[in-house]
Amino acid sequence: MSEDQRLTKRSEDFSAWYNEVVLRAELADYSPVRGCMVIRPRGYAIWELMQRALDDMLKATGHQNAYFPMLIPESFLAREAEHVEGFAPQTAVVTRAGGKELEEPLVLRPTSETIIYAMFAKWIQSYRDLPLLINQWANIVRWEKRTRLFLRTTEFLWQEGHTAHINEEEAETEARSILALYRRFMEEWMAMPVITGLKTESERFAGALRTYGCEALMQDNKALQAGTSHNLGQNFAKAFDVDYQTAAGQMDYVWNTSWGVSTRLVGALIMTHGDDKGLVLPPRLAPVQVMIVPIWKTDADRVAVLQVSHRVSEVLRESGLRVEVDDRDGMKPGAKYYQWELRGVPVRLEIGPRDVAEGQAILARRTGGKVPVKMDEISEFVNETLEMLQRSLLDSAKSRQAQNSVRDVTMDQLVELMAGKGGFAYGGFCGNAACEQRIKDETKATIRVIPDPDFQSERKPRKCVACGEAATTEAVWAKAY
RNA sequence: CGGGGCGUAGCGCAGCCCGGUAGCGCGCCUGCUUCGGGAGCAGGAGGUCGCCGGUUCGAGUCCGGCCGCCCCGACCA
Repeated sequence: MSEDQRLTKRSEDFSAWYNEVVLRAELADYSPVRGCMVIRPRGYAIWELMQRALDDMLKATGHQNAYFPMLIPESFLAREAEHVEGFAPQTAVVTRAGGKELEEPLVLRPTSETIIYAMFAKWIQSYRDLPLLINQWANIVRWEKRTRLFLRTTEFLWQEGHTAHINEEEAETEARSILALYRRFMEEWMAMPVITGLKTESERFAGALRTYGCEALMQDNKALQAGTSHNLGQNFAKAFDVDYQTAAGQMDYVWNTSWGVSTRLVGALIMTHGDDKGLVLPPRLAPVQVMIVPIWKTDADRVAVLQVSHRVSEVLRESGLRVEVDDRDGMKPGAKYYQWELRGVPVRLEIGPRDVAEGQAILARRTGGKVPVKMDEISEFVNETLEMLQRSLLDSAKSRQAQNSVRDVTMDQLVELMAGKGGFAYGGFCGNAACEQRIKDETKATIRVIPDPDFQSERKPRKCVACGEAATTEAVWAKAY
C-alpha cells in the first residue's frame, strides 16, 4: 500500500518524477485543451509569492505596472521583420469574432513589444518623458509543439517589462540591472543559483540587439533558462516611430529594453530542490511555512492538543509566518507527515499529549531531522530554522551546480560529458556560429551564455573548443530545456 | 513533425492472445475501534471499457478507421 504511494525516484526517471510531483502535490493539472495547464491553488500560491517579491523589487527600482490588451493586430507583428519571423510560427490568430470574419486578424500576444511600443509612440514626445519604465503581469500564448507542465505550456503567465531610454548606455544599464535583479530574486527567494551572461546570436530574441539570460542547472543536469533581458536597441522604436525631441531640439528614436520571467520559475523551483519524497519549497516562497500536526489518542488528549496547537499557530502567525494546523480527523499523523512532505512544507511541528505535558513541540525539517523545542522559545526557534533552511537550500544548490560544472573543456570532454551526466561545461569559443552549430550537432548542447565576470573561470580558455583557433571569449555549454 | 508507449471506476492496473453476467489495489461514503511515520474490521457508492464503423446470436476482447494523452528526438520563455 505504501509502495503505491511512493513517487518515481528522480534517478529512475526524472521526467516521470517531475510530472508526479506537479500532479500529486496538486500544483497543476492538465486542461481539456492540449498543451494548456490549470494552475491549482497550491501552485498558484507559489506564483503569487513570486509575483509579490518581484513586483516589490520592480517598483522599488522605479517601474510602474500597466496592462496592455491580449489581442494584437496581425500587422503589428509584421512591422519588425526579424520579430515576425521569430514569432509567426508560434502565434494563435483570431480570424472570426462576433459571428463574422474580422477585417484584420488578431494575434493572441506571444509577447507584447509591438502593442506596447505602438502606445509608447503616442506617449513619448520629449526627452523629459524618458525614461519610461513599464511592467505588466499578463498571460501569453505561444503554440508550442511540445509542452510540459510549468516549463513550456501553450498559455503561460509572466511579467514583461518594457522600457524606453534616451540612449544606448541607459538602455544597456537597464537591461543589465534587470538581469542582476532577476539573479538576486532567484538566489534570495528561490534559493536557486544561476549563471548570467550574454546569449549568442542564435539564441538572441527576435528583434533584439543583445539578449541576456539567467541559466539554472536542474537536478537532471539540464539547464533551464529562468529569465531573459533584452537590449532592443532602436529596432522597435524605428518600426513603431517611437521618437522624441532631444534637449538640443533634434528628433531621435528611443532605445528600448524588454525582459521577463514566467510561471516556468515554478518548474525551476521544483527541479532545483525537490527530492524523492516530493516538493521542497524554500521558506520564503512556501505558501505554508509551518504545518502543525496534532496527535491524540483520547478525546481529552484531543481537546488539549488542539488547544495548544492553535495557540502555537497564533503565536507563530503573530511573528509573521504562514502557519496551518492539520486537525483533520480520521487520518493518522504519519499519513499527514507524508502528505505535507510531498507538498513541500518546510517545517512541521508535531504536538502530542507528551509534548503538551512537557511544554514542547517536535520540530521536523523538510530536509531531514527532528528536534524538540520548548514552547517559550518556539517562535524564535522556528523563525531561525526557516532562515537556516532558506540558506541551506541555496548552499546545497550552489554546491550541486559547482560539482556539475567543468572548466576549460576540450571537444572530446564535451562530447563525453554531454553523452553522459551533463552539466555546465565552460570552454573557449571563437565566436563563430559554425563552431557553435557543430558542437550542437555533435553533443546536443548549446551555448547557454557567454558568462558575466562573476562566473568566468579564473584561467581564461585560450582556444575554441570546436576549431582550436584563438578563443575570443569563454562560453558555457549545456543541454537545455 | 518523426520514433516509442498508453487509453477499462477519481488514481494505478489486470482482463484482450483463446468473444459468453467487468475485476483487483488505493482513494471515496457510513459505522465502530484506532491515532507519536502511510490504521483495522464491517457495510456501501462509483463504469456508455477513448470515439465511429464492421464481423458475430453475442465484442472490453477480433477487424478497419479516427481521436486523445504521455515519453524520447527536431523547434522554443
